[in-house]
Amino acid sequence: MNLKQLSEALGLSQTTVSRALNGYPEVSEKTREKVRKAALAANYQPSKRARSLATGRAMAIGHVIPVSTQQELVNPVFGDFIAGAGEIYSAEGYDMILSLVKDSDEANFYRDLKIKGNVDGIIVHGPRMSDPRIALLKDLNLPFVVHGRASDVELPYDYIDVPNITSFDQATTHMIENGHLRIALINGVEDLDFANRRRQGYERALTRAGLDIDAALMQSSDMTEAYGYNAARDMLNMDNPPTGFAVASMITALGVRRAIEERGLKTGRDVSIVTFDDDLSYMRNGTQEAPIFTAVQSSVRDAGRRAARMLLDRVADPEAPAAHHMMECALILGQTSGPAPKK
Amino acid sequence: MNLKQLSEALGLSQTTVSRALNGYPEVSEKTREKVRKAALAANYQPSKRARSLATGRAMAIGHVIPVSTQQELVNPVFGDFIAGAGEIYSAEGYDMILSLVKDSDEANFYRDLKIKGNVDGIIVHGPRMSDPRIALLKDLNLPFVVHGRASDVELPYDYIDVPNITSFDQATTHMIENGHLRIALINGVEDLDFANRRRQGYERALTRAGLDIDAALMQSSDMTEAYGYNAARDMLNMDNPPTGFAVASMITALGVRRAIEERGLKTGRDVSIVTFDDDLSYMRNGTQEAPIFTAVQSSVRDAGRRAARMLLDRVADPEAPAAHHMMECALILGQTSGPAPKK
DNA sequence: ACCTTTAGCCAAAGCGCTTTGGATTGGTCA
DNA sequence: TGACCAATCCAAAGCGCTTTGGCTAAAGGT
Repeated sequence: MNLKQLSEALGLSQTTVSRALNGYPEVSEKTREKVRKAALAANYQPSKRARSLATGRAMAIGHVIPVSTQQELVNPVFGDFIAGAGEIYSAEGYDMILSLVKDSDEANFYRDLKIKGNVDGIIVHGPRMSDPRIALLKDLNLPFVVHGRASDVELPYDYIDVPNITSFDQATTHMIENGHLRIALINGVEDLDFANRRRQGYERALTRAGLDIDAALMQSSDMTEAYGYNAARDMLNMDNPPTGFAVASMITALGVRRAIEERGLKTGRDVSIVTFDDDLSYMRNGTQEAPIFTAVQSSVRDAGRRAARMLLDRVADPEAPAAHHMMECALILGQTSGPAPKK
Repeated sequence: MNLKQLSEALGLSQTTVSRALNGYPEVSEKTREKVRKAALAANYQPSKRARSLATGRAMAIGHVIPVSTQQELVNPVFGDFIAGAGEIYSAEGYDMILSLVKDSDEANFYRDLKIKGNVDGIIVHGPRMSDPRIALLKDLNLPFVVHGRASDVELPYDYIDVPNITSFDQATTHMIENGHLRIALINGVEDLDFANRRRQGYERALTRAGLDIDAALMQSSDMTEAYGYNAARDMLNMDNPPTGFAVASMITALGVRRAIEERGLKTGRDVSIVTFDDDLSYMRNGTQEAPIFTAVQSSVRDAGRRAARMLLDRVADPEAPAAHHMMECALILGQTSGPAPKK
C-alpha cells in the first residue's frame, strides 16, 4: 500500500493525505482523523526511501568506528555507547548506520558518505591526538559530533567528553592522600586522545604531590584483561614495586587484581586499585551500595544519549555555535583502595 | 554533482552515463572509459537514496537487538559479531543498520521495517526458545538469518549457530575424564536458546557418566563477571562443593576464577574451569600457544562474517532452500583444568 | 543493391514521496 | 451586494536515479 493507493481509496489527493499524516495545518481535523484511521487500518507507512529522496534528509545517523589493520579490536565500551545513542535515534525516527572503516581509507569513506547522502550526520569515535578527521569533516560540511576530543585541533567542533585529566588526577590523588608513594598507571593506547589526557591527569597529581614520575610505572596498550595482568605482574616483580594502580578500564583492572592476588597480596590492603569505570552493562562495578572497585565512574551509555541529542541538534541547525558537553565523573569508594601498607 | 550534471558535462544522456558506470554492455568501452574518468574527476557518486528508490533495493541490512526492559544489557559478544558482519557488508556495498528494540513492540517494529523498506534483510539476534519472531518474519516475507536457533520452531529458516549441546557435553566430559564428580554449570539466561542447549549438553555428559544432576550446581543469569563470582562463591561454600565449573562466557569465568582464588584455592589444581570462549577481541584467551582458560572456542566474529554472507545470498535468492551453518568449535587445553584433587 | 542485424546511444517513464503554486468554497466585512 | 480572506483541497513538479522501449547508423548477409 503506497500513498497513491491510500489517497485513491480515500478519494483524496496525495497532497492532502501526505499533509494530514505529517501534521500540516492546511487540512481539516475531520479529514486528518479520517486519513489517520485509514492509514492505520491499511497498515500504511511512508517509504523511507521515497521520503528521504523527496526531503533530502536521510533520517539516519552514521557511527564510524576506525579499525586499524594491526589491532582489530572492538572496544566493549562501544556497545554501551550505541545502546544509549540508539534510544534517542529510535525515539526521533532516525536509523543508526554502523560502519567499521580501515583507517587507511577513512578520508574517502567520509567523502563518499557525504556524497552518497546516506546519513545526515555522524558520530566520530576514538579520536586521536590532532585527529585529521575533524578538519576533513568540517571541510565536507557533514554534521558531526566527536565522542571524546582531539587535542591540538583548534577548529571549533561539537564534542562530548569525560573529564579525563581531572578524573585521573582525582584517582591518583586519592591514592596519594592514602599515603601511596609508588603509583602505577595502566593506561590505554596513548595515541588515543582520552588515554593521553589520563596520563596528563596522573602526572599532574604526582607532580603536585612532589612525587617522581617513573616511566617504569607507566604502561600503555589495548585495555584487555591480559594486558592488565601482565603489566601489573611485571611491575609487582620490581625491586621497588608500586602499591597503587591507576587503571584505564574495568576489564584491565580485573587483570591487575588477578596479578595482585596471584602474588598472595590482598587488593585494597596491600595494593590499591583505582580504575576508570564506564559503567558498562555487562561489567557493572558491584552494586550502587557496595561497589567493588574504587573507581572514577561515568556512564558511557549516558554519553551515547547525550551525543545523539547533540548531533540531532546540530543536524537541525548546522550554523549554531559549536557545543561541548562534559560528562559528570564521580569518585566511588569501593573495596580496592585503602591506606598504603606500612613498610 | 549529480547524474544529470555529469551527463551534460559529457555531452551524453543520463542513460548512457548510468549504464557506463554500472557496467552494462550497451555502451562502448571507449565511452565507458571516458565516463569513468569524468566521474572520478568530478568525485561523482550516485545518491544512495535515489538509487534505492529506483531499484527497489535498500542496500542495507538490519541488525535487530532485542532489549528487554528489565535487563538492559548489551552483550559484548555482539560487538565482535557485527565487526565480522560489517566486513562483508562494506565489501558488498551494503550499509548496516542497527536497531535496539524493546521486546514489547518487536512485532510492529519488524512490520514497519518491511513496509518502510529501509532494509533488504535482517539478522535476528538472541533467539529464544520457540521464538515467535521467526514465524512473523517468514510471514512478512522479509529475508533474515538467525544468529543461533530457536528450538521448537518447525519452520524452515536460515541460521548459523555453534554446536552448543556438543560443546558443553565436551567441556563437561573433559572434566569427568579428569576425575571430577561434582561439576557445576554457570550458564547464561536459559530463556535464550543457546543457554538452554548448553545445559542440555552439560546434562547429557553427566548422565552418560552416570553422575547425578544436581540443581544446586546449576545457575542461570546474565553473563557478567559479578555473576560468575557470586555463583561460584556460593557453590564453593557448600558442604559438598564442586571441583569443576562449566562456564558460559569468558567474562563470567573471570568471576568464577576470582571466587576460587579468593578462597585460597588454585584454579586448575584444586578447582577446574572450562569456559565457552567467543574469542572476543578484547577478551582474548591468552595466546594461541599458551591459552589461559581451558575452553570450547568458536570465533563469534567469524560467525558474523558467515551470517552476513548467508543473508546476502538469501536476499539474492529468496526462494532457495533454507541454509544452515554450524560453526567449528574446538576444545582448547589451558591452565584452568586438571585432574580432580584427591580427597 | 537491398534487407536484416546489431552496436551504441537517447528520451521519457517511473520509483513513492514532499512541496509549490494555485483553485475552490464559504464566510466576513464594509 | 461585492470584494476580500481564510480554510481546504488539488494538480503537477520535483528529488536523482534506473530501466524500458525506441532510434540511428554502421555492419553483415544474400
